[in-house]
Amino acid sequence: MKPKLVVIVGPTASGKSDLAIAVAKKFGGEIISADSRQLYRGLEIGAAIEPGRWTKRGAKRVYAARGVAHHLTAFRSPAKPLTAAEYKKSALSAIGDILKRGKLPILVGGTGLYVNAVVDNFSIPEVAPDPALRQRLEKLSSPALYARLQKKDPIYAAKIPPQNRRYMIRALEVIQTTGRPFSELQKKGEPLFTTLLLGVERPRVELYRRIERRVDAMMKRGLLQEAKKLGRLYGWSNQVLSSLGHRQLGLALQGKIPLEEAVLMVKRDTRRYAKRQMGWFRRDARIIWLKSSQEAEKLVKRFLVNTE
RNA sequence: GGGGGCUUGGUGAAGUGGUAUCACGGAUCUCUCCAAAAGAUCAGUCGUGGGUUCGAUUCCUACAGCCCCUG
Repeated sequence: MKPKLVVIVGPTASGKSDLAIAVAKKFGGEIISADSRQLYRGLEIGAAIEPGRWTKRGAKRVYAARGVAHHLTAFRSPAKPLTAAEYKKSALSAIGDILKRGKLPILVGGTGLYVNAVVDNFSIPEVAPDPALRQRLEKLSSPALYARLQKKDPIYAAKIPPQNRRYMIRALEVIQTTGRPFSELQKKGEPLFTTLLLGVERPRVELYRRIERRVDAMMKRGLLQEAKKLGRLYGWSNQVLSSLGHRQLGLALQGKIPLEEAVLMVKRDTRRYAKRQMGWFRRDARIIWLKSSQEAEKLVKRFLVNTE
């Protein structure tokens, strides 16, 4: 039987972390982040990283928060953004490590692509982003890009709207490097784990209220200072600084918009993000949506006992 | 009492004699290396009634509501 993996997903500010920590404590688990922003150091406030500290376990350094080990959390410099492929590799190795020690791996996060990359074992084309090529393609008009894509990979071209430059450019990048159609390379591997997928759900209005409150709390904790520091260290064009909170406050810090407006934008954009996340997760029929953490514990217990 | 103006999706605005545009908001959706990203779709009987017209949201008219000026 395949190793077991518990996955907890849900929109931002839904309370995933609390649930994950409760489950981890109860079942001897360790958490792996599937959140594209919590990976980075220096975004503690804005990315709502669980406050914790680094400790040593043998030769390794481990981030522990509320008594639970967290992997892929606050470990990477924003100067070196992780690609999705790298994320998958790191996550798999963290999960392997946890399993080896006889603990329960719990994958937690709101970045759907990352969750699926691990759960569905995506074999992501090994083509690193090529900034020079992207820049060149960026100069072409959308119809020109689309025409080129239609010629080289009609199957993928038919799947995406001709306005989506981002997707077209990535596809062309992969095609150019590998010499094969992009659509052919988007393969799923055999799943590596037996997974229990849990979703944290909240009524829309409640979620929005939580988002507002959380943003206000972040401001009180010094989100502005955090953003300022990040801007100084990495420059505003840094990819990681496109994060919710830092991006908008960055505009204010650069004098482009008033601070109050920036804060409203953070709230607005976070709401929009939460909606997108819900859309992403809703289409996955395997996810069991739960109303309470007791329900989660019951489900995990049953999942762990089940040996077939 | 007299004069003038306004009335377009939830909000704020644009616009045209041939069923309407934008921003914000809302709903739905796509997603295999920028993903807290990128992108798609849906929603208005253009205040109400009448008239002119092949055809009116657009012109005329009455009414209603709101606003401004004036006595």
